[in-house]
Amino acid sequence: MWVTSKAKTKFSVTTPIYYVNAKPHIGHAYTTIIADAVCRWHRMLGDEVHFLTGTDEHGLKIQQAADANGVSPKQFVDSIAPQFERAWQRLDIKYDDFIRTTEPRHAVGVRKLLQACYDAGDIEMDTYRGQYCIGCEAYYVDDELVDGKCPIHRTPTTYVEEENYFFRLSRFEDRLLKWYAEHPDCITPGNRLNEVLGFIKSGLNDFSVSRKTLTWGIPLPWDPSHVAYVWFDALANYITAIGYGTDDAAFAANWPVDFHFIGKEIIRFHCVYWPAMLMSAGIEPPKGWAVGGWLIFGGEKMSKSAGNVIDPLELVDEYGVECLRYYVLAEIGYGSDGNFTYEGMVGRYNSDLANNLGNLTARIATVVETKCGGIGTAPGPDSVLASAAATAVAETSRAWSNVQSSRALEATWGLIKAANSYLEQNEPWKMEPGDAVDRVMGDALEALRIVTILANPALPTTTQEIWRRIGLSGEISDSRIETDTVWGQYPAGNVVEKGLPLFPRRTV
RNA sequence: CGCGGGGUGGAGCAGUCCGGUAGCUCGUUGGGCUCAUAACCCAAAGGUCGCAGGUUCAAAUCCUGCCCCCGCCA
Repeated sequence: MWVTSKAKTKFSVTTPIYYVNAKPHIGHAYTTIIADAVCRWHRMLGDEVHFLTGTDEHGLKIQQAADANGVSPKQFVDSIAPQFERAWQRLDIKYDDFIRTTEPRHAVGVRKLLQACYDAGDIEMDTYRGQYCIGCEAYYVDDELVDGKCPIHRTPTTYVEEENYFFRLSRFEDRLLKWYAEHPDCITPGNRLNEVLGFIKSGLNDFSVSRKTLTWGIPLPWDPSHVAYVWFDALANYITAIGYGTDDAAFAANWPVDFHFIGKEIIRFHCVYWPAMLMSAGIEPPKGWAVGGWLIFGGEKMSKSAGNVIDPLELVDEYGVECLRYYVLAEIGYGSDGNFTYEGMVGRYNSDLANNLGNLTARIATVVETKCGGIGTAPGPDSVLASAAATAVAETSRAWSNVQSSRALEATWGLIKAANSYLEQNEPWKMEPGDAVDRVMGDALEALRIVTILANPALPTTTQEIWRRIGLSGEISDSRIETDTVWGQYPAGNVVEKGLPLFPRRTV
């Protein structure tokens, strides 16, 4: 079922780096939670995991926001960036590195990347003439304007004639198509590949990589009068964080990443611009991208302008971190848009966490207490639950490896349901203490042990608590899927503790 | 004819690539249990798989046309 090898498999993922012009919102949280859960799963596979996230801190909007607040850009970003780190701590995000684009290591790597592309002849000076929207930080051709105004902000644009450096993306069409033809499975879910190929085939335009009017950024190595514009600054974080430009050995050891986790709105930049930039610099493209959908709220994408932004930390305060983690992981098929509703979240919580996982834990503990003297008993070797467990392990594994969190949790919950059903059929609470009841409860405890391992990536804290209550020691996250989910390992003789309800039922 | 995604029982989804008795969760109804967080278990009702054609022994699944929704700016 698993490929076993002596050497540790490396597994590395990234999230987008988040722009620090506002505090973390639930969209950021969603992407970061699923990346975290996938990483936790891979750690339990025994992989050597590297999970990178961070913040994007340059650009005009930051400079403007700093000005508006009467502070320097650096002071401004220093006040916002820590909010992201704190948010991820509260959401139990276990990242290995957090990069800020204002760090020296980043600037070094960005300049190296720019220089490499420049030396390759793929960055050239050109003159841009056209309409510019300050809000978008983007140029528009006349066709794109609506009534002469920015199609997004509906504000007047400014005519600009500016010398910029351009990346010759147009030269990479064939190379990109060839690369994608050789890597047909690199985008998850697979149907997103069509979108990327369609975009490439429609013809690629060169894009501007510098700004002369901006000072809050990284100066170009060959022309310090320009600073790097967003793509060569932000996207580069994925390599500068792991040593590009500062630690060649570390970079060689950790690149390419397995997955860039991204939202569907930035697929073009990540799947077209980014691999072309890397190719130009002589760097291998990433192994894959995991493209997520959006959390929709009341039928609309959450956005600041729509005024429907949900603060993930407020949800954590109100409902608990595991309620939020479980909800987004279980409810949304990765790649699709998901509708966020409070009713849906509380419904998931009550049915899956309170009624199933929490209640199963409670009823097992009670029966062990009354029928087994509060001491855990050993499972039988041929329980019907053993095959249910094997199925759950196999299906959960397959789903996590495909970044299908909702399917993974559904498969794991299948074992919980099997355990509940098993208890009904055997009615250990009606039995006299003895071998028969010991066997039934041993089976139930063993099923619960395996469930906690499988559910750990989604529910790191509660699964650890269940682990402890059923008398197991150590960190559950140190378990290994391959060996520790094999049926029959729950040891007899440990004290089983009932404790308070793990997930008290809630109303909206 | 710009590109792409989607339309499956009351709700949310899987299945569509590689055609073969329509599956899951929630909800509803009936029964059981009373160990458990009024939780749990069993069973039932409920779908002409957007519409219309076509291919086939057989189509949610392949082909053609049409309708509707959504995205292609972080």
